[in-house]
Amino acid sequence: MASLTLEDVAKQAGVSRSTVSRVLNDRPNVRKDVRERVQNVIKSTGFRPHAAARALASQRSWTIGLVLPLSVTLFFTDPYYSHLTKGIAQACNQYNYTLALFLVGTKEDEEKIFPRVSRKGLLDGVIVQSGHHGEQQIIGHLHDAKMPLVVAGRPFRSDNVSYIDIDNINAAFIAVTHLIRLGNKRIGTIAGPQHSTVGLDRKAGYVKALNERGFSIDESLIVEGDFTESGGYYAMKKLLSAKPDAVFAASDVMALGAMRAVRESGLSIPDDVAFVGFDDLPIATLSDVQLTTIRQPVAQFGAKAVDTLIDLVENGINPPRHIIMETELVIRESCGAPHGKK
Amino acid sequence: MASLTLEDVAKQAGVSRSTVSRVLNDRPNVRKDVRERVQNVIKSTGFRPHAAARALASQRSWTIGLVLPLSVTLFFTDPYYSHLTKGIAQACNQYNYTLALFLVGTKEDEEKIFPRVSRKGLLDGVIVQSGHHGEQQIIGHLHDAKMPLVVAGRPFRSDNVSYIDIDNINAAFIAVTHLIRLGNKRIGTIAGPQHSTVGLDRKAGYVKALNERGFSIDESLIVEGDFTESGGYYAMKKLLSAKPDAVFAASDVMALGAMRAVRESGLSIPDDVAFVGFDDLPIATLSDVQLTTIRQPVAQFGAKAVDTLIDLVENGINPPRHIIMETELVIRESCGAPHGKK
DNA sequence: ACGAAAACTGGGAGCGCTCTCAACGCGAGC
DNA sequence: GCTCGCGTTGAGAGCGCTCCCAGTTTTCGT
Repeated sequence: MASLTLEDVAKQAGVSRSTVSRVLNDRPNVRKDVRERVQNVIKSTGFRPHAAARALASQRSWTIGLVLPLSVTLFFTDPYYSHLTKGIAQACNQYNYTLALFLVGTKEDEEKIFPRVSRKGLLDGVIVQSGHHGEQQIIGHLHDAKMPLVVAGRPFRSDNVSYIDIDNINAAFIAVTHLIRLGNKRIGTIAGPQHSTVGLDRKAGYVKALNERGFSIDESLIVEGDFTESGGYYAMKKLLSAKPDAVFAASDVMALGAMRAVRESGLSIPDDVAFVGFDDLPIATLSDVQLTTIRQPVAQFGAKAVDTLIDLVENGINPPRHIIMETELVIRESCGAPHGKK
Repeated sequence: MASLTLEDVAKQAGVSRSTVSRVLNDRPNVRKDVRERVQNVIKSTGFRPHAAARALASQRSWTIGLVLPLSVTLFFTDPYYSHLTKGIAQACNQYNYTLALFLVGTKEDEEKIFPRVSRKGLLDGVIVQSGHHGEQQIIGHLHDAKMPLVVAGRPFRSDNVSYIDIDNINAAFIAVTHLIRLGNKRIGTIAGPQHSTVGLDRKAGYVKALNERGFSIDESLIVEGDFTESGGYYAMKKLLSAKPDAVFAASDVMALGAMRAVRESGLSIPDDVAFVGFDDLPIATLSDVQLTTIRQPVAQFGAKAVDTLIDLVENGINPPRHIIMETELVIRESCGAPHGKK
């Protein structure tokens, strides 16, 4: 298979390389009949340009990278990542970009991955999930290399960097305010890790809601989880001794774990303890008591990240784009609001 | 950034392009002191060869593709895929390969993805997850394009194709035999989709175990699920009317759904209905009643797939490799065996 | 019908590597 | 001391595409 080249196609169509290239890339200035003739040859031969050759000549690889943390358990237990990945993958597909996946687990992974993502000729741009340990470092790398970059989730140092996020503070505020309105007096929270902006912001929203309604902040009602199911479970065990009548969990997965702990202790949901989660992943509806939660548009979020990245690739990385997406409170059973079908 | 090239490095080190290339690729026939001199320049300049240029010249992209089905819900709900992906990604990283991810959802996705994976100059090889709808077609494509290919999970037509799998029949056989030994008389199964070899094989193992122990096959005790939690749930609702005293579910996720249905109906696990699942994903231990299940080595499975693929890339695709990995019965609470801590 | 402008087409020069091959020492063997 | 052979090095020719530019054809106004 002396693999077909542009040249061969050109010969068959009786035109030059350049013309075939123009047809291939949908460029103007090709006579209609010539274009069609070339297209026919392309179709009949099944010709597809050599990706590496094109990348070398055009200095565009049509590939974007996705860097995801894999902090031991997170990638497994939190379906959030699957959903995000799916949204990004589908968007890439739509734009005919290839998606390169980089899962960063160990320190050694980092060492191998970091140089690779900034390597010339491999990636046109990169999406980095914020909130993991080496975040700062990789963002710096990428920035130095002038590699177009979109961070999914606001990073710690967000100047000069494009990111896409939801308004975590406000969303959490709404969730907690909802619990207050329902008459709960001792509202606890299972917060996310406080080394991530998500964790910080959602807790800030919780605090803000309580303050605004004149509640004082009781530190014993705040427990930090790690976004895993068992993290939620153990956090709730701790929280239980503070006797909360409602809990705002910073993720659905943690909410599920927490609800398991509550059930085990013999209390009922939502009567004894009301719950609001965060994410609205499909699992939110699978539990015995369906979860009231904040819906964030995970798939669109991914698509928008790709959109933005491609924009950066094509139009330069300045000025940095900051995009905030909308969220929504979805009321189900676990909060005890009249809406619940129970 | 007039991006550094091989030529520049060569000049700085006072040698030729060729010599730098040799050093870069760890090839022999370079004098020790020269090699060191070049390595120093490489290190101090931070030079990294242009990926596309290298791919074009060497006809090797150092990238492999992973094609995953995304049949609506599956990729979300079944953590199996996350684990597999993780195993594959880490193996790629180890070998300094880049992983390109292709998530196939809709028919349109297929149309965009199928030509892309067989495209010259993009991928050195491909791993395809078996069991999805367009499986046959893409395997055919790839085979015609002589693209090195490893199928994860035995495909329907397995001649001429390398694949890696576990012995599903035997594993299911062991699971069901375990339930028989525990004294259960009416053992049902929630089978996987019968259009996939996994679904078929695990059911075959179930049938084989019953036959071997002199049980007759009661069709009302066999219900087909779709590997989702809710699929398991509804399958169990159906199965309940056949009054099984034990159930072998073809996946952990389905087992979880089924157990939810059993609990809802007021029966207890394992006393009224015993359970054995399949996969041994972390979720197996998260339920109130920990799941007895078949452990399959998902991460190693992925690593082995990458291993095999690279072997095919380097040593030719013939003869096709067929690799079967070991599984293990993990006894926990849900089967009611004395081992359970309940 | 004629010239200028616009539209189209082809050739050539890369893009930054790898790889073959010829040339060049240099020590060993006779 | 001379040749042979081996390890080492560099030059050159691509890999298959894009893109610029110059040349050619077509179009259009007058």
